[in-house]
Amino acid sequence: MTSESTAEQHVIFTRAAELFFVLSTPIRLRILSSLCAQEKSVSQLMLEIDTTQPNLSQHLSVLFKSGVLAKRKDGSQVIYRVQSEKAVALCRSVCTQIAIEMDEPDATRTAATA
Amino acid sequence: MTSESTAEQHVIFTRAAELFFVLSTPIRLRILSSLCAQEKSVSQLMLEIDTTQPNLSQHLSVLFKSGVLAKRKDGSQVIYRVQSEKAVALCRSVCTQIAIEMDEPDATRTAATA
DNA sequence: CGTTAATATAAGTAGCAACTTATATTAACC
DNA sequence: GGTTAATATAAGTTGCTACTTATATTAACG
Repeated sequence: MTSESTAEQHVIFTRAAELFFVLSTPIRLRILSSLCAQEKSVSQLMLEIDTTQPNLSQHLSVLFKSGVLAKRKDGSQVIYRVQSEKAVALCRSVCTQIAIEMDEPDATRTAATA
Repeated sequence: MTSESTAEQHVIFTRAAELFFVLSTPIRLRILSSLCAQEKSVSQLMLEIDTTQPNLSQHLSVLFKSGVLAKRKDGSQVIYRVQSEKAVALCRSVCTQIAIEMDEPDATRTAATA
């Protein structure tokens, strides 16, 4: 977030936007949150994430292609795990902040006096 | 990013996803970056952001409604400014990280040895 | 007041993203 | 090897998002 305007900046903003986009759906945040605790197979994730198997696979694919998740094969299963701890840290800080704001009784007053 | 699964978590993930969505386009990141330096009117922004006036206004509206930007009227002009320093910090850290990774000659090796 | 400037909103279009249903792939198991 | 389980991909649909063009609103200025 510097204020200079260069060609490199254009690339950086594009890449940053891509990462933000990957994190811009609740279901993908839920997947990421679940995999924070431990790596899991697709069928294990199916027990927690309320959607169809193909839809889950598609979201996992998005997270994998962006580098947020990694995967390995174990027999007929595919085990996904967190690859980008930075993305996790990002989500964690945002979610923590939102939780704090939700606990505040009057958010508007707080914003006005901040 | 805790691993518990509650109704509150659902709300948190939804809100977090909304914020990430707002930041998920390069043009909105450019606007935010420009306003980091100083508050600006729509026409001032038009000089830097390469798009049409209505499109700029629409993006400003998205950023305003999500609480990332604030605005005030000054005569016939509307001056926008950063409202959520947290959102700025978020973008800044992501962009800084991306810039660092772009400077690394071999990102794959770095990822493998990290 | 009529005109111009600054900004917002409306309306229309194209492309994409999320989801569903159906099918393909790959591995385990009998 | 045929069948079942686990996962991925394909294909189709729907809705939303970004953009454009056109128009409305509001303020300055003569």
